[in-house]
Amino acid sequence: MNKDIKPGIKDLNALTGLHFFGELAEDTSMQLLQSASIVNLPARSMLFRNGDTASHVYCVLSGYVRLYLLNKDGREADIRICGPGDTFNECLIFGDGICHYNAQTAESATIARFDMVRIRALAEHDRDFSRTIMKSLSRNFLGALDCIANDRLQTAPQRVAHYILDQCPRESDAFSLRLPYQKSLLAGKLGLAPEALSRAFSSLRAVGVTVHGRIVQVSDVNALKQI
Amino acid sequence: MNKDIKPGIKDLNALTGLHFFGELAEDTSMQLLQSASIVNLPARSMLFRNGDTASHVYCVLSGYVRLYLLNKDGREADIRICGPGDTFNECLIFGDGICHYNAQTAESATIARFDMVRIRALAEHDRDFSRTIMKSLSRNFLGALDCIANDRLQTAPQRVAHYILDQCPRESDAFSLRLPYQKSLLAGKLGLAPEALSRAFSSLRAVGVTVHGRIVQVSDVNALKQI
DNA sequence: CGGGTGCTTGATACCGATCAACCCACGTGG
DNA sequence: CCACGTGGGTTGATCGGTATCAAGCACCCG
Repeated sequence: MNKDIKPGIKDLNALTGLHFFGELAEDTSMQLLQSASIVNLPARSMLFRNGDTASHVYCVLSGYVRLYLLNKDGREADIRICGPGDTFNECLIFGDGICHYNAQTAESATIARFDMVRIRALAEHDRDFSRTIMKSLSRNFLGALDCIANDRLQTAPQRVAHYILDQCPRESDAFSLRLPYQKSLLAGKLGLAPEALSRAFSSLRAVGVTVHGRIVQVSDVNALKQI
Repeated sequence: MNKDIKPGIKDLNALTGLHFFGELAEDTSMQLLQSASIVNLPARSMLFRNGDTASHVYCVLSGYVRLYLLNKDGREADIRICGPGDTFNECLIFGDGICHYNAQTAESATIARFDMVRIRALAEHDRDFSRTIMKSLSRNFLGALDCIANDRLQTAPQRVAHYILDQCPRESDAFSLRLPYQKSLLAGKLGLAPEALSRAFSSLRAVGVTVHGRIVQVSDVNALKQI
């Protein structure tokens, strides 16, 4: 556990396919790779905590990472779930360098870490790389705004419907999907208690959504859109 | 109304004091200025709507701008309130170029608009400027994450207490402040109905918060922190 | 079989949205 | 000077949605 190794061939392929590597010049890619290490983490390991000095930018290669905050009573709220291909902590490259949230693996995960100091230097000097960072920040920012609006405008069944429809292949009116992680994690992502998610699913049965374990079947996409 | 003019001396001072101008080289500043125009807008004017092609990056010089979204029933949710010195739409410089929210002045406002096409070119080529953009994006992103966590973890009185304490001068245990805008706008910013804000204020009377119009007096900062 | 975990279901409580009435400050016009 | 309207804010009553607590269920694995 906590194997901290230089990338192997398999990881290299995963890494260079990331958005984070965008369209970079050969030597930039190499510098980026040299600042990277790959870690395999068991479920529920902490990557860092609120208040820590930010030492790395992270990319998820497999598994999921929960970014969350606590209130003084110790209740947790997930602010983002990062899956394969997602990047986090880019917002600290040019921020105050302090982590403003906690990060924990949801299940066992493989994660690429990029040394913050080197990343900063690279971002300062490489135009392509800083464009990549800006794109990533922009996407994440818009995602966060969307999340706020969803929280404020939508009920639990609507949030779930929205989530399901996001995964819907274009132009189909019936499909099925497999949830990529536990329902309790999905509940957190949607800002719900697990019980509320469960109830939301069962209320969606009325519009043709059936759930068996992680498999969700949708029989009428249009009906779902009306929720 | 809708005076669309090149910046005058007074505006120049306001502009170059902005974060957005960060620490830029002389000629970069000049290029930025040349892409700018200043508009004076009456209250409740739309700057753009969800789905529009993003034509500008904006800086608020005076007044306030509401960024908000609608659900299908027409209910509105504010996702951000921008005041003097705040910038918005930087997230569209390297995004898909489509506005993902509506923008409306809350009261009469003076706003600097920067032509998106020119900004893009500048961001591509100027390191200092792209660093400024990254800082701004990072700050806004962290603000959005904070907003999500607050929505999910805090009750109405807690949110209001949090807002008040944000304005508290360091190391004081009693102070007063003037709300910068209408309470209904503050309610929207905090994700509350106006009635809920009103009730939150009155519930905070118990910990020494008194409100007269826009003036809020806090007699015991520590008590407020316990909420 | 026993025990754990993740999920569902039920009962209840609480919070905040909503609707309606009212208040107050202000401005307008007779 | 007063009648009136208007807009922002407060207050009260009610409703709905979700959290919370508790119990039960399904499945997996030793």
